[in-house]
Amino acid sequence: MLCSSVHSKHKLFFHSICYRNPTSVAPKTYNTHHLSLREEQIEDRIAFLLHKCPNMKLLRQIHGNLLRNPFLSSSSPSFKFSMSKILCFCALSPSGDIEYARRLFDVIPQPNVFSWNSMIRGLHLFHNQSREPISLYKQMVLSGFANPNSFTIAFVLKACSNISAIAEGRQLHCHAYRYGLDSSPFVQTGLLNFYGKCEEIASARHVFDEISNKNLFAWSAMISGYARIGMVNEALSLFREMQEVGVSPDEVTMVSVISACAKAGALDLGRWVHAFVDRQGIRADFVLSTSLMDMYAKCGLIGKAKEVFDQMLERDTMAWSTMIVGFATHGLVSDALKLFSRMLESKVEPNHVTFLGVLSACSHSGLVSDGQRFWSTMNEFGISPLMEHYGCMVDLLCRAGLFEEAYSFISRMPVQPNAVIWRTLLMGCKKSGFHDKIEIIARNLLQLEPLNAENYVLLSNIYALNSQWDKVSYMRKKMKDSGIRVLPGCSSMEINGFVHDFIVGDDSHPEIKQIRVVLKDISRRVRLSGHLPWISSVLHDVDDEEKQNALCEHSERLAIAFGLLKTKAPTAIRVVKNLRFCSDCHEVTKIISREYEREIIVRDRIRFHKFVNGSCSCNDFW
DNA sequence: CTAGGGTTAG
Repeated sequence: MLCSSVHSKHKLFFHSICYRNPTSVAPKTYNTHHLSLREEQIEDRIAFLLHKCPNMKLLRQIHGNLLRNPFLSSSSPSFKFSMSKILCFCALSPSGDIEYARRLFDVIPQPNVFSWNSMIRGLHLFHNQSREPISLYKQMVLSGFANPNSFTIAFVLKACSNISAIAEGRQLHCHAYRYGLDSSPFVQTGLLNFYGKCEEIASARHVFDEISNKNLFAWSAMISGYARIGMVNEALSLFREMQEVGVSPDEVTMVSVISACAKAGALDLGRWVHAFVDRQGIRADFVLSTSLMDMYAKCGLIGKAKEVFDQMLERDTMAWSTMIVGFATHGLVSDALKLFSRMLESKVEPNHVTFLGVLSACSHSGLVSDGQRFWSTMNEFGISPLMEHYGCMVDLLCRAGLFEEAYSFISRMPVQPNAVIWRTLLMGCKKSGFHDKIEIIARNLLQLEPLNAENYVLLSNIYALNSQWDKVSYMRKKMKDSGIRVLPGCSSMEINGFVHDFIVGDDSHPEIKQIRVVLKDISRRVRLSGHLPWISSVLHDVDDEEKQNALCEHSERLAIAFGLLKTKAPTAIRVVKNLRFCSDCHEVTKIISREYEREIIVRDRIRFHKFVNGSCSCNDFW
């Protein structure tokens, strides 16, 4: 009884599809040919057809023929086999149809694990930012007919990673134990990757430590988890450990290791890793080459990045974009723009990141009209501007001192500006002196981001510049009352394969005593050179002497002092900072480069600053 | 039917 009603449900379903897609009615030849197939021939025939020429049109025909086949009962194994094959194709093939799969799935009375899995994975493949795979999994568990297996858990975990569904992922972790699947390597990697993507590094490490036979995938996933959140030392020591236990890294592992070096600005390590890749004969594909370029660019060796780029035999959009963005952060606008023209000549489609590179290159160099020209060509490439592109344009105009234009640009934006845009505009105010729009901008900014300390610091600095002391103290009070803490400045520097972190005012570094001696020497020589500290860079409510001390303990100063202590000329001192360069430190660093005859390269949150003999590559335009 | 990787405003 049940079977025949299911069969008729199938038939109804098929007719509704035919009705919706009249072109899909099977041609006569297929009909007659297939209607005569006997049950024992069906499975081979289906497998053959799906292997030979899979497309939805053919699939609908096969499906229809199966339903009309008088020799085939819907309860027969062949019928079920064929249906699951069809479901599999619709749900998983790029030329499939997930909606068709869903309706097919809905009429299967008691889908087996295989069908649930196909459907879950299919939903993820077709809608990779949706919760649908997770809801279907819940349905599966509730239905109680089929227990999830290692495939199921792995597929759902992947869906959770993509949308950072932390609670659901944790629950899956429990389910893995409940169903005894926690020892499956696929489940383990799935969990590792899930926790890594959600930046729950302690949980990831816990899973990792529990794995008794760690394979290449487990090592790679753990390294990538550390690399993602910038825990370079951990990523690199894991990379060493993995080799010690005899697991050979492949190109995927190397990409994570390289991107960890890129994040940390760890040039020596990055170079070593590059040599390792060459030595081991690891294949440099698009992704590996791009990560190498990015690493060199982020470590300050833009020429070396270009070398890797030139050696690539073929380049995709990301490779071109990475190189263009690299030139942009180094302030090499003409190189960036030339490369962009070459990219277009090579018929590689630019994407929104490419344009971010092009626009930010223009803005770093004050090329207003070029920037505007590129901005207007974006839609010719079918790229509609994102908030980031609007941000670039506001920055372009502000840096060039065109504050009014920037303000009117914002008022013409079709979307509401975000906090970054208002803050960029505010920094434009700071540069061009007091402006009657400050109050409006401040209100918009603080409404969008009332808890970001950076905003209060910026505003109070602007008010201080204009000697509006009542407003300065109001900003400080507001911050204090809301309990908002400033994100501490942090600078890092690599010495002998270890990345040292310095946090503003932090004295936990083991060599802090020697560092302070160097800092004192710096202060003395800087003072002798006639530099007066610009004390409004310091927010704290303290007297001038303390303000000067506070400036001297900015994280970049600690790192530079450490560099002077640990390295000798002509080695360049390379520092990576998490915030923007403080103006006073920028001046002081110029003086250090002259007085100590050292090349100092600082990557701040925005771009590179290369200090040589008293001047900086940014030409103070930042 | 399974897993790990690249560019992104200020």
